[in-house]
Amino acid sequence: MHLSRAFFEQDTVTVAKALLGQHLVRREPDGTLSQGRIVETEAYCGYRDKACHSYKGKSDRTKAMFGPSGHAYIYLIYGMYHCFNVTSGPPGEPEAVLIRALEPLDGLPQMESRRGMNKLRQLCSGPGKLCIAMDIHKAHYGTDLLAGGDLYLAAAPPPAEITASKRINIGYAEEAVDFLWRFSVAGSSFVSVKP
DNA sequence: ATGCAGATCGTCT
DNA sequence: GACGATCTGCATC
Repeated sequence: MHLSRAFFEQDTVTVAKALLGQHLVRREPDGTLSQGRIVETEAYCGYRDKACHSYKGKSDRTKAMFGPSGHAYIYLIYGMYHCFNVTSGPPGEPEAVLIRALEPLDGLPQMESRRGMNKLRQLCSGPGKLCIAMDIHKAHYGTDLLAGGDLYLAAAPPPAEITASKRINIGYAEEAVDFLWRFSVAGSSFVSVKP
């Protein structure tokens, strides 16, 4: 079961909440699957959000957010880590949801190997960590996450309760630092930072 | 448990 | 030329 394009064309805050509980799946060249349950997200809302990379307009780096929803927006942060986002919002709105943490479900040996450790709760507890664990990188830039390729999203039951909090490390974003646009599965021990 | 320095480079001014 | 939507290891309490 996969998610519909209309799902991602909803308001980005709605999508950020609705992605909690859904599964992110990585199919390796040899057919092996790594999979995790999304437990933490952040909404980045384009022209109304000073923390959003697209706030100042389109560029080579941010062009994915200006394209159709339900595709991968990936960027390099601090010169060494990647962050994975899902483009979202109505057509024409350059918005996205940052996937911040996963609860590992399948492919544990591969995740542990790529992360160089075997502590379950820390394998995917951060945007940079989950990209390493799932082997997500620039080659996935712009990938259609509904196409059933080597990186896709699969429908799963939503969590019983959602917690909202302030987004992490956007201190430069003036009034936007206070927006409650970070969402997590209530009580999950797999989040990056306790809300 | 909390805090801080260092790593490292593409993107934008 | 400056700066991150980060992570890790080491220091200190």
